[in-house]
Amino acid sequence: MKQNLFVYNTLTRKKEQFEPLNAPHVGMYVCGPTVYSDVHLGNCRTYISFDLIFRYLTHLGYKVRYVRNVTDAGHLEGDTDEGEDKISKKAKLARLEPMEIVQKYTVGFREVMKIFNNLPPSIEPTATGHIIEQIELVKVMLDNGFAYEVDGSVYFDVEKYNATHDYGMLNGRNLEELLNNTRTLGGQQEKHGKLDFALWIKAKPEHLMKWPSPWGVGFPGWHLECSAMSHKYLGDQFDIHGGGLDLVPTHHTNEIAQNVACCGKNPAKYWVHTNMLTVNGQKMSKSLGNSFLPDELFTGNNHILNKGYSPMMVRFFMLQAHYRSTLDFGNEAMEASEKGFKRLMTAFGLLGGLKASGANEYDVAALKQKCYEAMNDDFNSPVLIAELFEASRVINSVHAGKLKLDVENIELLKELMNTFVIDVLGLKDEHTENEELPKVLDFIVKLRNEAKGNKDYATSDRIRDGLQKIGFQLKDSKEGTTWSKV
RNA sequence: GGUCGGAUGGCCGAGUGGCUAGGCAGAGGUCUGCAAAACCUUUUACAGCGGUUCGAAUCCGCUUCCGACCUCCA
Repeated sequence: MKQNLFVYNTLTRKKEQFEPLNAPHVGMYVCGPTVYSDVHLGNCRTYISFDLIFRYLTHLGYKVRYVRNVTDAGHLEGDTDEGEDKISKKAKLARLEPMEIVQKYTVGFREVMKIFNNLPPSIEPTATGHIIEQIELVKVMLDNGFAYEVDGSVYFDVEKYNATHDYGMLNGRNLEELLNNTRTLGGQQEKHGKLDFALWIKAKPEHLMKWPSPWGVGFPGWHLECSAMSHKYLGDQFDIHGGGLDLVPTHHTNEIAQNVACCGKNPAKYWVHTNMLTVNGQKMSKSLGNSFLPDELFTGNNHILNKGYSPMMVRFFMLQAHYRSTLDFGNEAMEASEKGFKRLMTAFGLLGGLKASGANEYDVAALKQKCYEAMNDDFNSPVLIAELFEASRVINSVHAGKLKLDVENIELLKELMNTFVIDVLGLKDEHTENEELPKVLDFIVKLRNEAKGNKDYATSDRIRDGLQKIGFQLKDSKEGTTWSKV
């Protein structure tokens, strides 16, 4: 399906028409999690955003290879050689093998992704599985003269690189600005320039995760794995490179420099960045202590939360904001969103029972077109959702007999809802009743209607109120009584 | 301090020059034995000040406030 898709590119700070390098194939690389602790909700937002993008591109018919790495090699805590590897530190404290830590949080991360109904990426490469590739890249950078070795460590020479390339192309800053604003940190004696960053770091004897290299035993620098793995699986140049907005100034800037230094090419055509999830206006992050874990959200077991929210509801809440806007987390907003989500899914559930009529009073095709226009405008899920609420209104009206749709339009409406609610937004109905439950409820409803028929309202209300308490709501209408889970 | 981004009605959140965003909440109505749900109608906006324009939430300038990055961070 040919669509006029526009994508905001951080490189140009503009929305650009999406034209894959090798259509119908699309290569997308997204910076994944560092698996030294539980993934928090802010991280989840980024992966839900890219899942939306992955799903939409796939829906449009592109053959997407979606690569999302798992950073399991551990990064330094500070910009110093004294910094301790995060994974090693945790391992020592817990007296576990580093890879045990990695395994635990990798498994946890994948579980959370599944709970949020994120599709698995095509490839999830690990940093430790690509040490050789990373070493190879360092060799190339040394050969090309953009890197230098000092006592078993290798650094990238930013000023030399910038003499022939634009180091600040992604964050829009020139080198002078960057040099003037870099704080003086300890442990930089080995570096030739203030902005130089490590490609390979000499390991101290107590360091747990380390590998042999041409420069001695050490471990890869913080930005190298993404260059190595994106290059290995997607080539010199691919279509989309994504990640959180906070990766722009350092991680992605350095990544571009590495790839250019190796292959002479900016690795990605479109750089896509998702904005932060905030709590009371502040970025959610581990270090600020305002982050919370998915499980706390589901159970409501957190001092910020009034109650728990279901995973699909949270996903819906996040998709109600555009991925490039900050999204502030709050109970009131969540509760409002929850009601909206139920409204949407209730309408979705009515689709199967809609009765076609000879006449047709609504142009579903036009609404469908609006849905595509929303998504084509830089994956504007909030506008798409607004259109889906319009679709819900249509469904409810037809259900109530107040609006007529012919067979063709009803089919179109079903297709529209299935496409956008299920396939593109990745939402699903969470009701998990067993097979007998509907039968039991139908039987109770039948008993109640008998009481109602006898004008025994005391009994019929008792049944209705009782079911309400258990969590089932009865709705009377001319066509009969329906029930739904609250 | 430097760079970048933001400020929309009670809450959240779209929208980049004229055309209803949407959800939740509030008000009125239809339906109903009563409810609920649904449907219809409806109130409350574009941080402040100036400028450009026939016309600005939208463009420009200034002010105030907030945030992000500059140090690992999605």
